[in-house]
Amino acid sequence: MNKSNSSEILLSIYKLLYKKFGPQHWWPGETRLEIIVGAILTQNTAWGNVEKAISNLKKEGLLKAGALSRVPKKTLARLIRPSGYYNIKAQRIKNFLSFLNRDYNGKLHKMFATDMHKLKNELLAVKGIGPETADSILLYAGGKPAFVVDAYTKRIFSRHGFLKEDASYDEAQDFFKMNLPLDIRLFNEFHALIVKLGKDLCASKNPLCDKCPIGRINNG
DNA sequence: CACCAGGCAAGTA
DNA sequence: TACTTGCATGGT
Repeated sequence: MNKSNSSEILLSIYKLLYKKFGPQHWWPGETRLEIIVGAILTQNTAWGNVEKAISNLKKEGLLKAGALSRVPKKTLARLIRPSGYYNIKAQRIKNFLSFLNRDYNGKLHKMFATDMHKLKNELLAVKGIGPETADSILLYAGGKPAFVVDAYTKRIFSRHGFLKEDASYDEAQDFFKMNLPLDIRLFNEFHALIVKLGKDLCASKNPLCDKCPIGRINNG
């Protein structure tokens, strides 16, 4: 499939999802730090569980870089318990704050002033931040044009023949980058709509859902 | 009861 | 490089 065809189809899919589901208002968080913490907490975890953890942190006044840097890891782990993997995630949040404090004097606005690709490599060097979490931070906390790929994205777009089943993160991301305009709003909404579609209709054991709106476009 | 959820790192060969 | 395993709660 050539680029212009893929580009037209991708945009058609986006428009259809937007018409069907409407704006998703991502990221569901009020501050950049809350978005970053949420991005770590939601790793392989249902968002509802993350909300409970975030709520606990808010109650304790811990969604500030200074407070979060000082709270004992053990206390942090107890508060984020509902989100699962709480020991490892507490360490990951601590790792991010150590990086922020060490390289940017604890200032998110300084961190996000860095070139996007340079910053992505820096984030990937933080233990516990992988490609999806890094891109989520860049796009949803930083407003940078990073297209986020997640398990739903690979599942849905490989089932419809756009990606190999075993496509790597970068291969999947390249497909979207090559076939979409570099538009932050579009990247934001498209990823959110893919997750919405995945939650509503594309359970992992639902190989080809006859209700999938993408099927109508891709198969005529 | 089994399976899944907006991943990632570390170990093995 | 390509697999495998541990991490863990809460909903369906």
